[in-house]
This record gives sequence, C-alpha cells and structure tokens, in this order.
Amino acid sequence: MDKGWGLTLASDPVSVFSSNNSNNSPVGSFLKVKRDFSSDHNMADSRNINNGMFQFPVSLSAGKEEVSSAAAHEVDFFKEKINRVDIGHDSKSTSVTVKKENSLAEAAPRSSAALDVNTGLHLPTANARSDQSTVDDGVSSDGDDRRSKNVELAQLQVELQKMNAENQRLKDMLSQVTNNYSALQMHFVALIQQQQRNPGVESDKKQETVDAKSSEEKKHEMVPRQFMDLGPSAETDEISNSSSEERTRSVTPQNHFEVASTKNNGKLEMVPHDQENSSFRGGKRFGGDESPESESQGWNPNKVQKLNPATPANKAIEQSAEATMRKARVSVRARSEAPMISDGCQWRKYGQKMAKGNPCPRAYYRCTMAVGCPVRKQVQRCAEDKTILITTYEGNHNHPLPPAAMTMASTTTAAATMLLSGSMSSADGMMNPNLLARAILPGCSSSMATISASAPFPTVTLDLTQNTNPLQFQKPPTQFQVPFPGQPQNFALVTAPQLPQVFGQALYNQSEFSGLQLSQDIGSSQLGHQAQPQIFHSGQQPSLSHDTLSAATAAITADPNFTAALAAAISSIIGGANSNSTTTTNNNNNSNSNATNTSNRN
DNA sequence: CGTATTTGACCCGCGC
DNA sequence: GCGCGGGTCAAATACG
Repeated sequence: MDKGWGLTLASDPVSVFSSNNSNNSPVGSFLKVKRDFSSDHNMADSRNINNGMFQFPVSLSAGKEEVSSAAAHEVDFFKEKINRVDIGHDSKSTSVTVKKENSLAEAAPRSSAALDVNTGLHLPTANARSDQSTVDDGVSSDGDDRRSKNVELAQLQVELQKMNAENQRLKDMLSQVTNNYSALQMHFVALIQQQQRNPGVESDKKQETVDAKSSEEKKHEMVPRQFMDLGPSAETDEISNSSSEERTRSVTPQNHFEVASTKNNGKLEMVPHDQENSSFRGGKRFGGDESPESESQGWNPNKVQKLNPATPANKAIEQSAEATMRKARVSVRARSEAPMISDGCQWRKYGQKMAKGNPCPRAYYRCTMAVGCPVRKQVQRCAEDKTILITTYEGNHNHPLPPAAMTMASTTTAAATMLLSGSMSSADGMMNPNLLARAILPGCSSSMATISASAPFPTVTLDLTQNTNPLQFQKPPTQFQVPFPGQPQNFALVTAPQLPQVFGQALYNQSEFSGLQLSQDIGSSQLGHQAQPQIFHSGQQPSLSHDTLSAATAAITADPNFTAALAAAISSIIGGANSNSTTTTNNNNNSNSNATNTSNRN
C-alpha cells in the first residue's frame, strides 16, 4: 500500500514516514527536517503539536550533504543511495531524515519507521537526474547547470506547494480534533455540574446497575480517571491523585467521576486509579521521593486493605487477591531492532535480569517524566524470534504526557482497563472478543489484542508483529482475544516506534463522536477498586458489557469517515509494518538506548 | 560533576 | 523451611 508520505499526529513533534515504493517517487528523495524546540516548546501542551508538526518545509536547499543546525529546516532531494527513514528527537531538536533510494527493490525492506496520520503527504518525485551531484562547484557549465537547477527549483516549488497544502490539511485536522475535544470537555463539565446539582439522579442510575453489589463492595469502587488534560503540572496531578484517592475510598454517587478541574484549571482529568497505583512487583519501595501516603495507596497492593480497617479478615484476603489481579499489564510485541521502542516517555533503567526460558535479558524501566510516576515497563526480546521486542507496561502516568507519549499511555490504560473489566467480570468481554476489531475490520478474523489467562498477572498483548495482516495477532493457546472498548484516545496501538498512531487518532476521533467513554460499573462487584470502562454520553452511564460493546461497534461502523480513516490507517500500517521500522536518529527521548545485552545476574 | 546505567545483593511470593 | 524466580534497590561505574 502506498500512502507515500505522512505525518504522525500524536507521536514525535515532527515525524515523517515514507513508503519507499511511492509511485510519486520512483527515484526517491531526501528530506531532512529539523526543528528547534528549545525556545518555547511545551511538550505538555497539545497546542504545540501544531507547532511541532505542521511547519515544514521552511527552507529548501540542494546539494548539501548534511545539516547540523538545530534550527534548520532543510529538504534535500538530491542525496543519493539512501533508503531509510530516520526519525529522531531529543529534548531540544527533532530531526527527520528521509533518505532517497535509487533502487526500489533495495528501498523496500527498510522503509517507514512511523505511523502516519491518514493523510499521506506525497513527496515529490525526486529529480530524475539526482544520481549526479547537483552541488554547484563553480566549475560546471553555466547553461546546463542553470537549466537543470531551474528544473529542480520548479520541482521543489511544486513540492513545496504540495507540502503546504498538506500542511494546511493537517492543521485543519488538528483544529477539528481540538474542537471536538473542547466540545467534549464542555459537555463533560456540564454533565458534572448537572450531577452536582442533582446527585441523586446519578445515584439512581448507578443503583440500577449495581444492585447485585453489596454495600461493602460499593465502598471500594474506584473512580475512573483518565488523562484528558495535557496541561496540568505533575505536582498538581499528584496532589489531585492522592487527594482523590482518599475520597474514593468511600465513593459516593457524587464522585463516581472525579473531576480535577478544581486543581487543574478546569481541565478534565480522569484516571483509572488502580493502574496508577500498580506496580510490577509490590514489595519494596524504590527511591525515597514517594510519600508514605502514596506508598500506602497501592504500590504495595497488600497495603490497600490497611486503609479499610473495618474490613473483615476474609474480605482483606479477598481484596489482596484482587489487588494482585489488578496488576494488569499491557504487553506490546513489535518487530524492532532498536533496544527499545520509542513511546514518547522518558525511562530510566533500574534493573536487568535474566528471565527463565529466555536467553535475552529483561530490562526494567521506570518512567522518569515525573517524580514518583508509578509507570514501569519491561523490555525483552522474544525468545523465539529475537527481532520481536516485547514491551510490557504497567501503571498509569501521574503526570501530563507529551503528545508523543499519549498514544502509548492511553493505549496501555485502555487495555488494562478493558482487561480488568472484561476478563475478570464481564463474560461478554471475554466471550465476545473481536467485537470492535471485527467492526473495524470486518475482513479480519483475528483480534487486535489477546489476554493472557496463564500469566501471573492479567496481561493484554498487542501483537504488532504480523505483517500480512496488521491486525492479525498471535493467539497463544492460553489466551483469549479481546477488543478494546476503551477510552476515546485509548484505541491507539503503538508499535516500533510509532507505527499505527493514525489508528489511535482515527479511533479517538470516532470515539469522540460516538461518545465512548469509560464505565466504572462493569465488573465492580468483582473488581472492587478497579476503574472500569464506561459509555459516557449525554449524562448516562450505562454498563459496559455486551450492550456497550455493541453500541461501540455500531457507533464505529456507522461513521463512514471513521471507516475511511481506518482504511487509511490500516493502509499505512500495511505499508510500513513490513519493515523493521525502528531506524532512528537523534532519538534521545529514551535515554536508555543501550539497555540490553549487558551481563546479567541471577 | 551531575546523571544515567550497570550489576550484585536483597526482598518477596510461590511451590514443594 | 527451603529453593527458585521475578522484581527492586543501591553502590559502583560509565558517560557526557
């Protein structure tokens, strides 16, 4: 499939992907874009997505071998024998290097590294005579050179116009997304206000869905909170989280949804609690920067019960088991030669061990984007196929995320939420796998994800290694297939490094339109504190179950725009997934590029 | 010199 | 109780 060129919308500030077999580029081209974010780039501000992504090309130059200025914007269509797409960024600059290829056959294996939005940005047919150096050395004849340069200049201008047009399209898209977000936010605030005025209404609705629950269990219902806010500071978030944690110990109908607007300048924030409190292993503390309060609030699941002194002993045992089971994980399998996939977050390696049954070491990382962020991940290569990188996430970020990280974070959150609701409480969730996947891709028989039933922790596996069918994921014998009825932005898949983000974007848009949200109701009777997915629309909070999934399916399938977006996304995935799309440059977002292949202990 | 990584030691849960 | 394996800590080391 050939989308040619495109931009990632939710990944790196600047991302370009290329399909090297672009019909428009038989010879190939060389594009280098650099942006400088050192001045005022605020990664947490979604508005800067626009700044970061839609401002090229700024300048064109020909015949140069390399560009080093962090502020330079350069497009070089004349470099030869290059067939990679290099995407990288660090805290101050982002460079995108798309190198040209003279041989299509040679170009194919290493094409794209990132997922695009559904609008391909078609880059120019590179100039056919690019095999020859176009650098003006001052010696060649003026006539031929001028003619050729005029032709090149004209071509570049055409391409510039195309890019500008594409730029405008993307801006429009972003504007639309922003508007949708604002509308949803307003809707949510209005709903909250209404709920506060009439707390009994929500309570009644809630009561209908939780009749089976005991009053004791209701006390442990957790508030689903999902990051919808890119703005607030990490400190604010932590305060909000900890305080909300206290409140949610005794949930009342008024706070089924916790709105952090009072502390976050009116912005919405909903986060599934248990995930943000979870850890790969609960026993010991790490670092000294976490308060005893936060420690007691879930890092060690065994301590959760301590907060319920009135809980009977048997209840405590049960909750302890639940806490263990709540340690949901989201595993992403992606082909990558890189030591770690780029998910937009900053990670610090804190350990490495040899895992049984796998000759490759397992590296342990924790998020360092905010002090005390509970999110951790494990990175390990697949024993059977070392080209497959398995990244397992656990926890929920307690801080604003840069756009590049939103996709993965929301995906893991959604997957974990889905897992904990569907796998543990909703037979529908388990018995109706693929519902959304099939709705999305009627022709696909397989699901987008699998749930491991044998793993020590409930784990959702997103297998992005299947090339023939981007949504054809492996199905280990002990795993069930499940769809992702998650939060609006939580449908996104992440691969190495940003392959299918358009997928998430499309789903995000769609789910906004359809009012998809999380439900805290489903499975609460079994999940206790676990935040639950929910359909949240027009003040209703129906249960997430078969009906919810059906509604989501219907909503998704009903929107032709969404279908088109998905088609584009899938096409992009197909076009890019065949390559080990992890060739990156200047990729300093992950400061642990040399994380693997060190000696190990145990 | 500050920060990130490495790596041996330790903790914990679990099975026997 | 013991051993095993997974997960984490933290001092040592590497690195920019």
